[in-house]
Amino acid sequence: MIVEQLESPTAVYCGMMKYNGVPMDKELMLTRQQEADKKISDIRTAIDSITGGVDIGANASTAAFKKYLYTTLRLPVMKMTEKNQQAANDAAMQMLKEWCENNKPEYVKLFELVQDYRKWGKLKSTYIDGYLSHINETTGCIHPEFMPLGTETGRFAVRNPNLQTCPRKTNDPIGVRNFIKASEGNVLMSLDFSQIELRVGAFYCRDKKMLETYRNGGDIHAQTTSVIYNVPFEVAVDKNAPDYKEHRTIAKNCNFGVFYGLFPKGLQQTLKFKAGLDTSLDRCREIIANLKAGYPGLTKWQEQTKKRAQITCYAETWLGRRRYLPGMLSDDWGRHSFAERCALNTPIQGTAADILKAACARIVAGLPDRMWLKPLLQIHDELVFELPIDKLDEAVEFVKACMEQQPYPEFDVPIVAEAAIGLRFGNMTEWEDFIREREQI
DNA sequence: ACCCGGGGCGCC
DNA sequence: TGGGCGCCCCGGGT
Repeated sequence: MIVEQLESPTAVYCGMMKYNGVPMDKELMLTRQQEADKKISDIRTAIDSITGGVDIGANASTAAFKKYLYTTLRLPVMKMTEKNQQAANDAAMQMLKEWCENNKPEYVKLFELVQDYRKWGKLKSTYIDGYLSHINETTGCIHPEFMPLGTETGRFAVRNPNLQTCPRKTNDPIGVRNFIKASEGNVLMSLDFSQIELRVGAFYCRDKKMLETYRNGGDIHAQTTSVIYNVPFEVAVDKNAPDYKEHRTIAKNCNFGVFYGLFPKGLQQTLKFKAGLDTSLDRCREIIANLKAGYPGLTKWQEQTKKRAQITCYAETWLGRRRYLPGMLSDDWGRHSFAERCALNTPIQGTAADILKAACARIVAGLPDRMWLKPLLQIHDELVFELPIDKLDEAVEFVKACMEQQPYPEFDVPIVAEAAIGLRFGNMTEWEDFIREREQI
């Protein structure tokens, strides 16, 4: 198969999603809107009582607020933005908070409030007000625009609104995903590729340990734990082992970053601000070194891939989707390094996207016989549908088969798609649990 | 009434 | 100094 053969059926699939629309619970949204308004105004009052009423705008990103921090309060600038301005993002707030704990404890509360203020502001402006403004009055649905060739790598892009960035439970006190509610008599069904990018990575780099792990239906995060901490696999999967949780968190973060040229400093930052783990730079260096040594195939593939891109000046997915990388010719270290990371990332992210497009093509082919199955969303490694409750078993079987089919003859890593069912997108149950519950009734 | 870049942040 | 997006706000411009 060549990549061009995927595009036409995928475009059809996009049209279906836009036409069907995502059913929204407008009443719930209006309730949450009021709650958010109150929350935001409370936080703002608390902030004003500390700052004396500095203009912080809708998300504490005004010039006046920065001036207040760095000029009025004379706080140290701990972080710069990409364009070399004084940063005031969440990481900066956290560092300022820690600094104030030792130096100006009366301002610690301010940074906690600002972090909260931003979260609620984002929820309201993007996910409540934003989504509300996109509800079609006739259908009661949101009809986002899906662009099958909207990215450099072959992934979809989505806009008006971008429903691919719907907040997850862990980062959402109000349940935005619950705004999406199946219409009367229907359910939502979501099928999710399990670790598709890592599997594609294993396919590319041919690393023995990685391939073996997936072929045995194994736990790649445990395998990585075993590799970076140099402990037997049995210890890595032992939930009672010391530091099990911390080791697994670090292993996960390594797995997500490692194929794309993760640097020790990047790993350190990710662990600090995303996982709340303080890890020294040396420790991160050591972890990455262990990872490279433990997955020798991975390291070799990275070197070969960079070398090839240096000659061809493009990166390519397995089915031949190409991304040109003029940065490979640049003398500028930053530009060249960026092009190298693209050369590592594109085959993996792009091939994973191609695999999902191949699944979309098979689904499109089967839809005329299943007019009750309505595609609603694509979220990179996940497909969401709406369907009548009594068609559930048939639907899971059909879509799962479409997704798990071998994408092209050379692909020799198992592909797993996991199903989840629910009346609301924020409250989905894994298919196995759903069956168990149903049998008990 | 727009446009635009920068910063910031949501998701995979 | 992992990659891929789009949306919101701000501040400056036409």
